Amino acid sequence: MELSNYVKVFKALSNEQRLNIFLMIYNQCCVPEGSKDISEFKIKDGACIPGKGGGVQGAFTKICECMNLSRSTISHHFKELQNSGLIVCEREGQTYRCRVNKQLINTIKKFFK
Amino acid sequence: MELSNYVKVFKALSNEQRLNIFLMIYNQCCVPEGSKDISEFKIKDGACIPGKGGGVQGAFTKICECMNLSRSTISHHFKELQNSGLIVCEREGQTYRCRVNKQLINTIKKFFK
DNA sequence: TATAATGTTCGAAAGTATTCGAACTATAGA
DNA sequence: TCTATAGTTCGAATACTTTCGAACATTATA
Repeated sequence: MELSNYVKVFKALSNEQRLNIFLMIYNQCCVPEGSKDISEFKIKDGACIPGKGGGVQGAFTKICECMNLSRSTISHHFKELQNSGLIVCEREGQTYRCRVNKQLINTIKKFFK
Repeated sequence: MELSNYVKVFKALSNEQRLNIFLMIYNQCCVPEGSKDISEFKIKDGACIPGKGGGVQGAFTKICECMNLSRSTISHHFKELQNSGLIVCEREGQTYRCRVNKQLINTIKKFFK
């Protein structure tokens, strides 16, 4: 992977709100309101893509409920995360189903070898 | 580690020039001029802190020679990397000796567990 | 088909980052 | 002590980010 792609990933994670969003998807659930502690966002091993049709149902909606940001802002952050390749979203009726791109996560882990 | 600290680290790595600087220190050497390929920056296992007095001698100077940026800009990027905790620098006469904070790198690796 | 819910796109405001050159400080050596 | 080398700090220019609300598009359901 090219250096500029690593930059994209780190940029995507370099905003606290966006990092929250990423972790919520990684955790497949929303975090209790007002929670700031990192442990609340702890990444669970293998939990992010439980087979076909997995991922987070209605991720956007869930995240809107958890975060004190406008829908347009959350939409923007979603786009950044997708653009970096960290998450992949597919339409499912009215909402989206989002998954974490595990392959990219592995590449990032190797970067810190 | 708190979420905001992860944000700091990712922010430090979210600029291509700064990521170059970080990787040069990680590699303990400067990269051939004009090189863009990520493999040139490849992180070597355990190479970053070879015991007491290790690290990169005259890192700032070496990096100035490799990069097409003003000294003040490089100084600024150095500060950002130090501020994030990713590198640690100590004066050594006229120059600095820089080391990568391996403990923090390990924490970041765990983040992507 | 109307209505509600889900999300996108646009333009603008405010804030943050990147970069420079100039002027500065600190150290080493002639 | 003078000079060169190493690095910092400052102010300014420019570009990019974050965020909002308003207007829009799409889908589901009454």
